[in-house]
Amino acid sequence: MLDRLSELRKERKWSLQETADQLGIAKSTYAGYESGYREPSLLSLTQIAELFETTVDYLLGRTDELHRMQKRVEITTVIHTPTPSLLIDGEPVTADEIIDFIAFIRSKRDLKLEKGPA
Amino acid sequence: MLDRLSELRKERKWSLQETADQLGIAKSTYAGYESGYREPSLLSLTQIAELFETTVDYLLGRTDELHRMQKRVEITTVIHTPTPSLLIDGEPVTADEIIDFIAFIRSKRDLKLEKGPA
DNA sequence: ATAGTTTGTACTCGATACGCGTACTTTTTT
DNA sequence: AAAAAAGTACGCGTATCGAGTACAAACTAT
Repeated sequence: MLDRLSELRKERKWSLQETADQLGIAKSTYAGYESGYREPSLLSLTQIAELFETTVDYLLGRTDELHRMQKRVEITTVIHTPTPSLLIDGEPVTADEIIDFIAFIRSKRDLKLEKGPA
Repeated sequence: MLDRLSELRKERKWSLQETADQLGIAKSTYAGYESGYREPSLLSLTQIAELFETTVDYLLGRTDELHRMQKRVEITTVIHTPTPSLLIDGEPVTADEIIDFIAFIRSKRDLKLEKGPA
């Protein structure tokens, strides 16, 4: 039911202990969630989604959308999503294109600063 | 925790019994969820979201978005969202910047096409 | 190499609370 | 007014949650 937990944790290079500590629960408890041996309470589940900055629906495998687009999201976190979430003319924006974009925006913003605000 | 259940059910003019029947659980069980007396299992929770055609995150009050978010979103739809959803270096990406970005990517893609694939 | 630490896995145990049936009150229908 | 349905409340058996502990495997460091 929560098969994606392990993947999310490993992406962040966290140990079971570290993760459990951040959630304020016992290591064995969190390990139980990852292994499918136990299910968290709805409160815990919510906190887990919070910790991994994703949705409960993603944790439950109900969507492939990693991020909540309603929330503000730093663009770098979108770069390596498994399923591309941004399209231009129907074509997914690639990681490289996003990186280019960031550089592009940064240089533009720098120019603005040089000219001085207002 | 599941305060929206009652509202969703009443919108549909379903009784507790009808709803429970559709979920294959006892009336008292489902009533327990609505009153906050009990929490459903993750499986039940998923089935409830399914029944009401919404997301688990909505049921949990984690989002105000009633419907499932689209898997992929055309970037133009992000331009004029009331709350800017993309950040670079913590600063919201403005509509103008996104427009620039689209032009930027289009020209890059055109170049690639001219050179021909492979 | 080996002792010490950390990580992941497996198990027990007490306490929580899940899910059902049922009984009761309130509301609606005939 | 009687009957049916809807909503609410409670007791009970049992599943399972969560912590604690124990142990093997992997990693660090002396």
